[in-house]
Amino acid sequence: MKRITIRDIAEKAGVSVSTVSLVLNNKGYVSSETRKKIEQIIEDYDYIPSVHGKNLARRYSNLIGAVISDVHFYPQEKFYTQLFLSMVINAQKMGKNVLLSIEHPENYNTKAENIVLPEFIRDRSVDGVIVIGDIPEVFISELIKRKIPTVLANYYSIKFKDILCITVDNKWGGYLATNHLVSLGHKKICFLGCMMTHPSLRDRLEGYKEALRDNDIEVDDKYIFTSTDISPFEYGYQMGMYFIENKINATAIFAITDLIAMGCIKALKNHGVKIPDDVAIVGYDDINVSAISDPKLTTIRNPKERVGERAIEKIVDMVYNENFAPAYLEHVVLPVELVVRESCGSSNRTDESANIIL
Amino acid sequence: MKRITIRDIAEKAGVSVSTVSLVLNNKGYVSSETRKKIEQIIEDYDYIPSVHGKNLARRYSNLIGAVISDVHFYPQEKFYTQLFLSMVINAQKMGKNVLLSIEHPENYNTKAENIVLPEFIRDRSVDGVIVIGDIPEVFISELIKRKIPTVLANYYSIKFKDILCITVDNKWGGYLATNHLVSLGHKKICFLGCMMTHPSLRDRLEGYKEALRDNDIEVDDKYIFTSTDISPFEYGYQMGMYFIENKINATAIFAITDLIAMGCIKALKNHGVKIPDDVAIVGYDDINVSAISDPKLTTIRNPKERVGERAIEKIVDMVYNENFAPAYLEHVVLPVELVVRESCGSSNRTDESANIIL
DNA sequence: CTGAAAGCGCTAACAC
DNA sequence: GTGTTAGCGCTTTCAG
Repeated sequence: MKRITIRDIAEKAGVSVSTVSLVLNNKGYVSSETRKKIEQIIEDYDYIPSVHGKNLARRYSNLIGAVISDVHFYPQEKFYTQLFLSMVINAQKMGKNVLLSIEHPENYNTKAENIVLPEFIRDRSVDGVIVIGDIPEVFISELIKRKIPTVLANYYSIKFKDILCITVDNKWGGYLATNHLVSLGHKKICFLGCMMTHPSLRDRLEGYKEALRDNDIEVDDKYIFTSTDISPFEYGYQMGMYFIENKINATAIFAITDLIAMGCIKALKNHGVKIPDDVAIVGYDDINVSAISDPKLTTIRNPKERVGERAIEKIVDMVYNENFAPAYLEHVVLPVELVVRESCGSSNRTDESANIIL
Repeated sequence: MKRITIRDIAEKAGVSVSTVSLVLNNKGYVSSETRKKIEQIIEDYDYIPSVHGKNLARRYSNLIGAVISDVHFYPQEKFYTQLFLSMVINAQKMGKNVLLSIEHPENYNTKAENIVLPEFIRDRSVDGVIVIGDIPEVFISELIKRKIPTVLANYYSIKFKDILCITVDNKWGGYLATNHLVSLGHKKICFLGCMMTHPSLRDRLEGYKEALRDNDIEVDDKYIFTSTDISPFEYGYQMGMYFIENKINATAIFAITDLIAMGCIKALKNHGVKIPDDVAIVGYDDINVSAISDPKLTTIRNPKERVGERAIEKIVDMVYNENFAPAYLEHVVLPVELVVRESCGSSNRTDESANIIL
């Protein structure tokens, strides 16, 4: 059984292929009479144009490539996973599809440019690519060199002035978190960081510092902790132990990640420290379990879904809209939000997302 | 700048297009001399054949479609997300890519067959599809009707005898969980179920019953609970309250889901019930937080990554291997595993995955 | 072993 | 408004 083609439809309708093509794509002028007839035949034969023929002729595929480093898929937080899913959902709305490639940057010789781009971008399967999160700069350079339309999601570097970035206002998040603690009367506030490789994390620290300064509190390095590369919960726990053993006399902690916060809380609770009565803790990211942990975590909500959405919108605009102006190569910074729950002992507002009866 | 094509390469090498095609695909016989020359030119010009031309000529695209119902993306457990990611990773290894479509089955008139298949399968963008999880049977029928190569991942119905399914041995899981409790001396064991729509869930109940029978314990309906459709943690909490208020005299609980177990534990703990001393609890799925909850949850590990892997392997075999025999249309049932942690008060073995110091 | 040529199914000038 | 035709870039007989 041979596949039915546009030529068959044209024949049955007694018109030419180009006319059929026109009605298929709602282009040009076709008398409503012949249009009707053609549409009828299309329906009768349940004809759906082959995407392969189309792709070849048009030289694009409606496919967007997403590229992400494998390290972002290890952690227990499903942050990047949800970011990706949000892209899929939004692409679907616009009739696009997204391919995912998981990279192993540790394989790259960062020195040379023997970067191998994912197959689907080398063979031009995709019309554009979204790079998600932290990835070696040589990788980006390669994309730029090959003139692949690219947007960066949740990553930013001043080195890439010619590339569109969608990020989240991490500095503001750090500020909000810290300021919240200050507003509750805290003055000795630990910054519990982790590996500070990702610019987002450094920004959070900046926000912390700025909030302290704005409140005339001295930024004291002895309250600032960063770390080795172990799993976040475990690290939080270890640091909690450290705080106790070394009798760090802080009254509040801003943990750079919810899981770190939760590990820390665990350690403190085990040693009789009451949260939030003895120590107040703010986390960051608003991961799912933060709403069901004990105590429920006050944290900063990171609009990951929105990042995915904007990234798709931008790449689609860039690739498929011929009026796209390079002036739009802006850096989009999305706002974050403070979610007040229980871990700081305040309830300025209830958290509508925590529809859980505890 | 025009794109460089196979024709250009042929010209530069002084051979015909078909010869270049042969070396590109490692087919037929080409003298190693001309092969060398052609390969050189290909390298010199950094030539990568266009996937669109290829697709049109071959009539396949190396794309696999994954279809999943939106309801599987709501829950806090990222079970299906990880299943999907495992597919992507394994597809990548085999040079395939996967497209994802999130369906809204509530839109279907289950009565009629006005099912609209995802765009990418209607226009034959994908060579085969994997249906993930629970989806209306009419949907599957439509795929079969259109002769789309299909495998079902984590879903099974005896109605689809001609379709390849990859599932997990849920009955065995239910059996293992229950049997573990029995082996610790429990005889009054609650089955804490939820909406029992998915066959996997019904199988878990079956396993529970069979384990009781095998141990000469009466299956008593008053210990079996199923429910309305609220979020799992909240539901677990409510049921925990219910157990307390109604003084259900069970000594152990098999919760059909980790989150339900955790909600239940929360309620019991709040009312002074000690876990596992007063009540032992087993969960199901081994979601991430189960290893860091308090107490750490004894549960059944669901090999979701393996399901994704097998599903990809099967669909690839089915679609691209011309020797694929219909006899291989088997139903693949993957084994599950009991993970003993703290919530049942036993430690037959330590859990290597919980590398967290608590 | 290599080349010529006929598609694969669709789009888009351009002509009528 | 509609038809003709020349590609898009590759694969695959079929000759030689």
